[in-house]
Amino acid sequence: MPTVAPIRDLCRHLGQEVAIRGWLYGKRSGGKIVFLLVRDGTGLCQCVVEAAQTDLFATAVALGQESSLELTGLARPDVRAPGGVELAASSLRILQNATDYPISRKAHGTDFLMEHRHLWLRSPRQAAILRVRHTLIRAARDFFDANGFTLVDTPILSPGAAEGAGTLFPVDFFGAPVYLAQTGQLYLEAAAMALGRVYCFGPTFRAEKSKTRRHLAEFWMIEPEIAFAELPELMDWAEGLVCAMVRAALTERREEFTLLGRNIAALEKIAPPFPRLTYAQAVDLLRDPQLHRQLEQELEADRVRLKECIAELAGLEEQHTRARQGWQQDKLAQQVADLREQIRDLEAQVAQRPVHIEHARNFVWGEDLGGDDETLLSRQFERPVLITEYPRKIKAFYMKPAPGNPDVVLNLDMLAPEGYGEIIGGSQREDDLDALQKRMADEGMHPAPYEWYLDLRRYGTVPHGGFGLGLERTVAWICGLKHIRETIAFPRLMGRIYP
RNA sequence: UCCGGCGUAGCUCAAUGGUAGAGCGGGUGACUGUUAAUCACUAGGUUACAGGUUCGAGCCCUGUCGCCGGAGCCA
Repeated sequence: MPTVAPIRDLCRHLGQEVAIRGWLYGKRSGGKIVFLLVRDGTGLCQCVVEAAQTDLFATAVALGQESSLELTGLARPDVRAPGGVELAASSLRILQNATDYPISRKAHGTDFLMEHRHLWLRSPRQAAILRVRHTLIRAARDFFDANGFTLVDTPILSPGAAEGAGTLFPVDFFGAPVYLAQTGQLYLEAAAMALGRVYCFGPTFRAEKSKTRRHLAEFWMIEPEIAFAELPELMDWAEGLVCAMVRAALTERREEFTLLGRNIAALEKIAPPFPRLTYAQAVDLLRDPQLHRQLEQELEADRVRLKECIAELAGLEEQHTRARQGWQQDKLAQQVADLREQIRDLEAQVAQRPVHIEHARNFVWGEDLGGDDETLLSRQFERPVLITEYPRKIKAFYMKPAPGNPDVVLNLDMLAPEGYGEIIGGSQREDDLDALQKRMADEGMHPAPYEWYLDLRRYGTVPHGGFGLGLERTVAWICGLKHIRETIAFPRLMGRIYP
């Protein structure tokens, strides 16, 4: 019985008889030869069967895409094989001959792929994203582990809202109305008073009716909470965490980035120190005429690019109608579709940009930074940018006002570069009992459900704070994805719960 | 919730208001080293649904449903 080898390790078995177990990814055949492309989750292997192997050949030719099988043969180097190693098959055990697999190795629309998400995961691109995600999670856990953090799991069912209740999913809890948690933060604060440095990592739920490429109804958040930490230290932790995650992905997931077409050079620039701005500085930047001039130039550049794209599209469409061979036609059709999407995006940008510029020009202190403002700001830097000290009025009750300027709070947001938006939000917490009670009263909050939270300020209160990192947005940014739905195996989006 | 776009074969898309088409995938056959193989033949349709305008509607109008991404909100 030959040993079963993962395809990734086949190069260590050259000249040996080995078995591989997997699924038929693709098949090509000549008259007297058939190539089976087998995937097993570790890699892709070309297996060769020749017509002289009568029975084996007949079986191999009849296999459908995604058939499950165990193939035994001689591992040998061959420059013509993808990966440089192929298997000269000697025996084949079919677990199931699958027929009519719905996802072909051709272009598909997003709706169709989302409807078949359970199968879409098998495609190389989706599997690569899941591997990057895995590495990022592991890197984050290693980072906390190496820095003396304790993992504390916080409850998913929560009695009320830390922020607006309109954004929470209601659940019936033995007849009582409770909600799916949108953060573990308040509980983490309690844990931090017990353990010093803690973090939680789990699913979190937002009932916001957001249908955009940046939003999920259910997403995973990594939240550290640190006793005795004040705002500058929190920024260091946020910066350190993100750098550790990027670094791990760069060392372990080169192949995946190549497959995804990710610009690795942009990722290699992610190193400390990240630019740090206060909200007030960000507002000044938004209102800076120099920024507006730069944006106008970018707008011009986009207009030029748009024209180029439209010209290119005309050429491609011409080629498409003239294409003789089927696969060329298909490929060109795909290119045309991609280009059209690019043109749509560009047109939207060109149309929106003057509005953004006007909005930025007229930005008034006290407004929240909108998605467009964030995009403008993050585009100014090649690294993630930290923005701190937002107006108190637009932020949550638990955030501590800045000493000497009670109009702003000691919060931090991190914006990812390349227009990916906010990946981290956090703050130093209000640790003074009286101040917290007053703020809660101002917000019209009932203190009773929060007595336990107030206790943390009654018994040995210390300065502390933390933040939440949105895993999926981070994965999207690091993988260079257009849409957050590809960053999680089974995305929960507004209006979609299947599969 | 609001704004915009889309809905044609299993998939990706064509089709001035005038006979619903192509490529891929499926099926059959040919081909001994393919790289999304290629070539020939072939089956495949209530044009999302319901009304309306018209001699005639996939196309125009109204409504419904579904999907997409943007705003608000947020990670």
